[in-house]
Amino acid sequence: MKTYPLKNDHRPRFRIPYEDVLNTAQYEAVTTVEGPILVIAGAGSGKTRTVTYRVARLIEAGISPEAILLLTFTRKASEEMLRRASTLLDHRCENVRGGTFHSFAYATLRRHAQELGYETGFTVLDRVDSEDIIGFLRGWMKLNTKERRFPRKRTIASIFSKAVNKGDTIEDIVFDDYPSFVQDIPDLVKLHEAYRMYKQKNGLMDYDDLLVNMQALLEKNNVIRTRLSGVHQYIMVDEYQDTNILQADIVKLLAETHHNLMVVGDDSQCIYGFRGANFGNIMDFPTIFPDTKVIKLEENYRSTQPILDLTNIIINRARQKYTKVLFTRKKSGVSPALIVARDERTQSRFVAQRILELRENGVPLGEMAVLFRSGFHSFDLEIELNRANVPFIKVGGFKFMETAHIKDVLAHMKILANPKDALSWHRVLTLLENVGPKAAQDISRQVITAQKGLAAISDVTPKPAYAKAFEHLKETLIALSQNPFRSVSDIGEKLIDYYRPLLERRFDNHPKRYKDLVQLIAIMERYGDLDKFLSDMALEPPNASVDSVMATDYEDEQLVLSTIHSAKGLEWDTVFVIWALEGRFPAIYAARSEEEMEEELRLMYVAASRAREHLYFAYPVNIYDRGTAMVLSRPSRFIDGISEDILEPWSLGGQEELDYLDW
DNA sequence: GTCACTGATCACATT
DNA sequence: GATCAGTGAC
Repeated sequence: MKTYPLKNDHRPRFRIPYEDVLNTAQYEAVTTVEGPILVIAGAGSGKTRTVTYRVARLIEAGISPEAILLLTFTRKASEEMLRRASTLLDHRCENVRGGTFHSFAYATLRRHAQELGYETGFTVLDRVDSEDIIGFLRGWMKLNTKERRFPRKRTIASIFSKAVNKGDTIEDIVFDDYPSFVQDIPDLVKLHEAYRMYKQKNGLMDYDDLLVNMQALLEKNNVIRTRLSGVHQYIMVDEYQDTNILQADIVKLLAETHHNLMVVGDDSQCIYGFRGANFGNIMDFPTIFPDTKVIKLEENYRSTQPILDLTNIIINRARQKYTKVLFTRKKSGVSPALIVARDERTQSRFVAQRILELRENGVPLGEMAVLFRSGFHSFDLEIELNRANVPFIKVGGFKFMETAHIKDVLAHMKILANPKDALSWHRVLTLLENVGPKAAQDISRQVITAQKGLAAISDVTPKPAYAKAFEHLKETLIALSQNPFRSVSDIGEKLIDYYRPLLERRFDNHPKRYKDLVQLIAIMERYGDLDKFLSDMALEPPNASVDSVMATDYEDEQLVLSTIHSAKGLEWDTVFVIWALEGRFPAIYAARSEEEMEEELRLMYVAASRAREHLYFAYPVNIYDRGTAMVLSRPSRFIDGISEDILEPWSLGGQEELDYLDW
């Protein structure tokens, strides 16, 4: 018998049946391995699915997981995608490099701090930290002692950040967005320079610096750029419509040597313009990479036809026309509803009652969400839900990590990690009775210039007025620094014991705040390393608000309350959009420019398109707006005047009788 | 000079 | 809730 030599089949064999589980466009995106790809992915079109399958596909095709870089908007998003990819294929997917631009920049810059003039590494400032520094500098420069009010530190921080993220000058930003401070431009420019110097001198970077320095490093240093580009051979970027110029540039530089870059986004869901996001990035992508393959995902798998009919109307109210038309095969469904409530209480009562009814009808609590424009819009509803015993988690709005009592505890930990941290010293010292800004600065300067770490605290001779309190602080810190084997949570517990009396003196509502500290310990328990804990808390803090940080741990069914910004990329069976009131949503500020108003519209589109089956818009009437001295009673312009067979008006019966029961 | 306290004023969204 | 200017006490 003759043996015929069959050649080895070098084509990879794929375990996952991509053809069967993906539509044509998705398949195209998933199986294109090389070259630049732009995926325009409409709401609910299976974007996450596409990215997930592509990760699996690349690895199945033999690409090393370490060569893949997945940049997403939140850490949760990349974790989720990689987890799903692992389920599809195998654990190799866990080795893919995933995270936010900021965390990627942080990790990279840590290794190259010297090239940037940061001699011994750096610490990341969160928003509150950078505001505090700006506050000090403003005081030292005597800018707040004029007759006219100088902008608040918070406003100043916004101006600085916008300038960086939009690539504009301070002057441009003030003229466009803060016209009332035009006279202060020279001082703001000086302050900005002082802020820059201060960060440089003290080894600090704020969020914006991470991007700026990353971009600068890649652009200026050919060796590093080429090496990083070589390491990250396959790059994927999610939510590309919400990247700013710096981020787009970072991606471009990283992909320089290979152009294996897939960006995914939806121009009609760009909602971070205030942060410099520019959906022009999507439009320009094919120009920057001329051989780009453009793929559009237009089949919506999420929403029913009645919901899609409405979201299409909303997005078509934009002046800017967008690039795609969505369709769905889920033809049947109930119409979205529009509910007018006579006041905020009634709106809350409606939502709570309807949620309980839907749960009775079999919709799990975890499949329902209430969305709103601004964090505080849910306060009244939270009270109502507590009363009705509906468990919920709130996402967005005020951050757990940014509350004063949490920052106080973290400041003590930061001192242990880095005794040169002047900002934390200041915070820790001014907590002591009879220690104010002046004494705090004298002490922290003495400790830091001594150059002998925490030990220098023993050389300080405190004034009698605060000697006792200071001794206590000293003993606590030294005791903790002498045992390097303590766990993060152990350190945390000891510090909270120390801090508790100070907390009680500082805050009237200390019992509530103390509970937060107990929750903080639970978070610490997930960490073995103090530095890692601290950098995570700055870079990727839990997104849930104060009361619900821990709630995520037990996975019981919970209603989700969320700002629309934080609801990006998510979906639920049932969505309530509350405060759909002209003057609140769109917010009054948006009337300033057409661009901002367009962004508000896209935000409404994002909110509405989160829903699969049930969608409700509610708004209260007769709301007095202090800023404008107007009474708000109209529905949001984005959903006003839509025919009743698309958006069905509901009127609430029995409002009068019920009303007095609660008051 | 320094610190603690008070009451008016302001507050959109986030890494 | 946090900020900030103004006030009085030491």
